[in-house]
Formats: sequence, structure tokens, C-alpha cells
Amino acid sequence: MSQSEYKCDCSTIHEVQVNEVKNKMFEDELLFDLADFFKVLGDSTRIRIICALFESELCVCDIASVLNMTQSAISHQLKTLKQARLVKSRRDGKTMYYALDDEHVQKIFDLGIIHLTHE
Amino acid sequence: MSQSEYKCDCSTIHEVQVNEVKNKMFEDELLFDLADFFKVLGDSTRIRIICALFESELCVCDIASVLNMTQSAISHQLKTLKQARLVKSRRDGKTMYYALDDEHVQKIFDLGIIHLTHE
DNA sequence: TTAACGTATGAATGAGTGTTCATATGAACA
DNA sequence: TGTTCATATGAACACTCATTCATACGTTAA
Repeated sequence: MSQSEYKCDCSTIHEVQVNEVKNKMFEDELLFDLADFFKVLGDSTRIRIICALFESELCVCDIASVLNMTQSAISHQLKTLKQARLVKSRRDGKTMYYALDDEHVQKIFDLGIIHLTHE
Repeated sequence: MSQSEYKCDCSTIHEVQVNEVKNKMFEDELLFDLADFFKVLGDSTRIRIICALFESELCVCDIASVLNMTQSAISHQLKTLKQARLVKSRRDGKTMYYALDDEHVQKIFDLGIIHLTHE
């Protein structure tokens, strides 16, 4: 496959801008990671878990009760959230307590709300 | 289905917190919309389009050239981005120019980067 | 050690979605 | 009007992923 295989067949009108953008673009790897990060936030169950944890730390059963979902489903999503470093956990006997692990999460959350409610 | 069908079978240890969280939770509809919004950001093609548009407005073929993808794929994703009010478009003859439509996008983008590069 | 409890996990399934391909639309020019 | 160019769109396919179900793990108490 040549580098230009997908190049648009139209006469590229703005070669200057295109080259400038290409040079100033972030590294692909970073952008893929960024997409993966937003992908974690792009699920209503995980968003609701994050929202629930704004109030206080909760155990798995608490979260399941708040969201009216099974313990297993919550546990799976908590694993995803933890891998993205969005939540942290601590054990107390048989119980695992989950809490938010990042001060930026609330900011991102708020900016999302602002975008949605703006206009 | 009863309201408590999915209620965890464990003795809900923290009923006080659970009830408080339930009361203070955002509306489900808002949280679903928020998840949908982040879902739009949770794709590497769309993230790269947004990143490309940080520099300047671009036509569809320009973006396809920058990302080395087909015009059709880009056009589909631009539609998604437009529906989420993340980009806007203007027509000039046969050419459609796309640009960012929200000052918050860059902030959200930056917060995501901060989260990724933090530690 | 055994039983009970809270949680984690692997496999399977069904729903959602990004890209491709073919084609349609809309504007400019001969 | 007919052609060309830039873009949009619908259907289909492949792939990802959230939930479910069954079961395993880790801790506590008897």
C-alpha cells in the first residue's frame, strides 16, 4: 500500500494548510490513547458510576443498588474505570470500596455538561 | 420487573449513603446524553479530525489527506461531529469547509491530555 | 477446615458502530 | 443542457463491547 493510497482524488486545493496541519498534529499514538480515554467515558453505566462517586466512596453492592444493575455488570465496568485510572479501590475485609481517582474527572464531566446545556 | 430486581443480594451495608447518592444523582437523561457526547469523542478518527481543525478550517478532501483516509469515511464522521455540535460547516461553491464549533472542545481535549500524561 | 459473604472473572451472546462500496446530490463551467 | 468536481448517503460487512450466566477467588467467622 502506498502512502498516498487514500489520498483524495480531488485536486488538493489547500496543500499549504494540509502540510502545516500534518506537521502540527499531535502524535497518532497520543490521539489513539485520548480516544480510548473518552471511550471509557462514553458509556452511560460508567458515567453513572462516576456521577455516583462524586458524593462518596461506595462499595460494589452500593453502586449496583444505586444504578439498579447486577453486581457482575458493575464489577466489570469498575475494572474498566480502574484501568483508565478514573477510580481507585481499597479493601476493608470482604468489602471493596471505590472512589474517584482523579481531580480532572469532575472538570471534564462539568465541561461535558456545559457543552450539552449550552444553548 | 420489580424495581428491586437487580438489587444486590448482599445486605446493603451503606443504606444512608446509597439513598443520599440516589437523591443527589443527576437526571438519567442528562447522564445518557453526556455518555453519548463522550462517545463521539471516543473514536480515533473523530479525535484526529478535531485535532486537525485546531489549526485551521479544512475542506473534506484536506482532512482525508491529512488522515490518509477515504473521503467517504471522513464525510460520515463529520456528520457525527456536526450532530454533536462539535464542528460547523460553510459552503463555498463545490467545497465544504469544516471548523470547530465550540470553544469548550479544546478545553475538554486538553483535560484529556492532562489526564493521560499525568504521572 | 468449612461455610458464608462480597467481589472478580471468563465465555457467550446480542446490540451498536466504523469503514467500504456504489451511488446520489449539488454547484460550477463548457 | 451535459459534464465534471466535491461532497453526502444508504446498505452491508466486520468488528467491538456491555451484559448475562456460571463459577472462582479472597476474607471472615464458626
